[in-house]
Amino acid sequence: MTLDPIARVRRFNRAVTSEVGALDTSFLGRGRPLGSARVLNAIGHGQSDVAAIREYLGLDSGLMSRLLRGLEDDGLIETIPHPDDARRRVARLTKAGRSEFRAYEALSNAQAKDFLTRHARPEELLRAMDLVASALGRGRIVLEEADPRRDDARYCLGEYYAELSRRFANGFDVSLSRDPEAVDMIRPRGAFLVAMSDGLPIGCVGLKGGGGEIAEIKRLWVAPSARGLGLARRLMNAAEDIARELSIKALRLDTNSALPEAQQLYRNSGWNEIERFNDDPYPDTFFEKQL
Amino acid sequence: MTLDPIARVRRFNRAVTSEVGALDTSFLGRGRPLGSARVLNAIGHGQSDVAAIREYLGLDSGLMSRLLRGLEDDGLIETIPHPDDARRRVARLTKAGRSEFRAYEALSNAQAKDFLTRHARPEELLRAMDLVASALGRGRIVLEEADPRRDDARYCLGEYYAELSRRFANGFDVSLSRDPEAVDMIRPRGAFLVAMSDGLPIGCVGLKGGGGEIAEIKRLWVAPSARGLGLARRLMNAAEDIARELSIKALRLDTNSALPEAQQLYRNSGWNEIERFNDDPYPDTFFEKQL
DNA sequence: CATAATATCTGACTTTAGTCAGATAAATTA
DNA sequence: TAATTTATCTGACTAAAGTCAGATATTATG
Repeated sequence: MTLDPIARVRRFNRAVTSEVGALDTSFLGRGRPLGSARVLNAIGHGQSDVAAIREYLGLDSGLMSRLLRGLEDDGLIETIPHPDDARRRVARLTKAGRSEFRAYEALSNAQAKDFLTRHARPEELLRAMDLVASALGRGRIVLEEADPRRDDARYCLGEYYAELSRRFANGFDVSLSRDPEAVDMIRPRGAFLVAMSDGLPIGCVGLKGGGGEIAEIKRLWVAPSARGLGLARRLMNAAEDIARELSIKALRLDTNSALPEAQQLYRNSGWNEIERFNDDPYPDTFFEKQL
Repeated sequence: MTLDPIARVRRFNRAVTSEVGALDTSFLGRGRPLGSARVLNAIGHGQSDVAAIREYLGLDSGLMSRLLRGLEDDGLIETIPHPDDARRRVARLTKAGRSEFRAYEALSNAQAKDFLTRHARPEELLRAMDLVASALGRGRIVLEEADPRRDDARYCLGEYYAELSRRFANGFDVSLSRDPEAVDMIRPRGAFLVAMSDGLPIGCVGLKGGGGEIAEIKRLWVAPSARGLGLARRLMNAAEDIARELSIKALRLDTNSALPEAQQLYRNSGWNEIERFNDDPYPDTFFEKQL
């Protein structure tokens, strides 16, 4: 006898709906209705355009207006016309608003920390939560163009290198490989994309150009928790789109047979195997794609 | 650089709060407000005592009364006085109510199935969800005394045997071990406990008596997803309590050194190692505890 | 048996969330 | 420049959820 998978999903839903109130609706407990707290929170997290907040929270314009007015009356936010378009308004926290926002943040963080420390195997719990969050949030994954030296990007690269050293029989040492110059992965020469899921980086890809008509795909990585969602293909497509924008005519990449799922992806999306085109010690397989 | 664990928990919370609406609040979409739908759902899942539903859903008595009246007016439920206490009321579904409840169930099940089939690795996703659900629902785990031949119990025993065959160097075959008679694990001779978390079995323990003053602890098992929550100890304590109720003076158990965490638990909770007391081929370590 | 406690119900409220039809002002387009 | 579109605001509403003070009937207790 095995347990019904559907019953397991529904048990998860029940567990989550009865506890997440305590986890995330910590909005409550500071004497403010959920609606106002959500708006304050959105502004605190950097959303300033009123229309963007409205879109993000799915609110009616009338309701939004009243919620903003309420927060303004409480002295937590102030709104000013948008500098480029006086129809739009921009909201930002006042001093009092920032301290109130920090109080919400502290509460949320304390609850999150408490939840982790109550568990005997927090690392395993986190991995499971990452997997579930990626599956639930798959529709909200956004690709951001980023400087490869940014924290998010460096995190992805670090995980990528760690994975290569786990999977290559003789390990992997970045310093022996040709680490692309950051400037080659920034426009106008190239680009670097980070996939963000609810604020956390879960994948990346680099487009390394040299100013000519040929560029290279580098550092394609997807977090273990986000595999199986079609993210690698999405990253590759986005990189190709940018390459076309940069008038690049052909792409190349090098890879290793210890990464069969990557090769599978390349072969399934229009890439052809070619001769070795560099003397990097790690790759053993080389691909090209005409744009 | 590693990701902040707290940021990861909070990302999970965001992912869950924005999606679980779609997963569990399928209450909506059938033209009934959430409150009524929750009550209908509770009754459909077997809660009949009005006070119990009120407690479970955390509702005010006035609100509860009105919700019940509303469902009654729609012909979905009927309420009768409790046979033992005419102050209390008992609610149950009418024919129309049952069909409405089934419609909600079908919706929920379809959504759960859809979520699973959209994922490339459903088994891994389910394991992650189990782990998270057990951690979130740890406060709602209840121990139920059950007939060991019941489905839930048989599921736990099957998982227990499977785990033994994975962990013992030479595997495990129930038929070679002395499988306790079910009657020895049912009152008045003994008992069998199943730990239930939001409706799913996640652990068990058997108290095998022979009518005398000595009984044995058998089949202590906790699902991998529920380890680290202190459940094994809780099961053991409950089994000891029942043993005392049955006037048992001492408990014994046999175990194997391939299960070190179990031995650790016994040693930490008042058990002492003793000489072999049976000729079962699998155990190599034996414990006793005076009650 | 009188009194207290308990479970539910009723009526009169409040708060929160949300809808919808204009009003207003600014920006865009023809 | 006139007409249209866009972003926000205001007023007037509704629905849902929840609170609270009794009313009522029943059961438990001294």
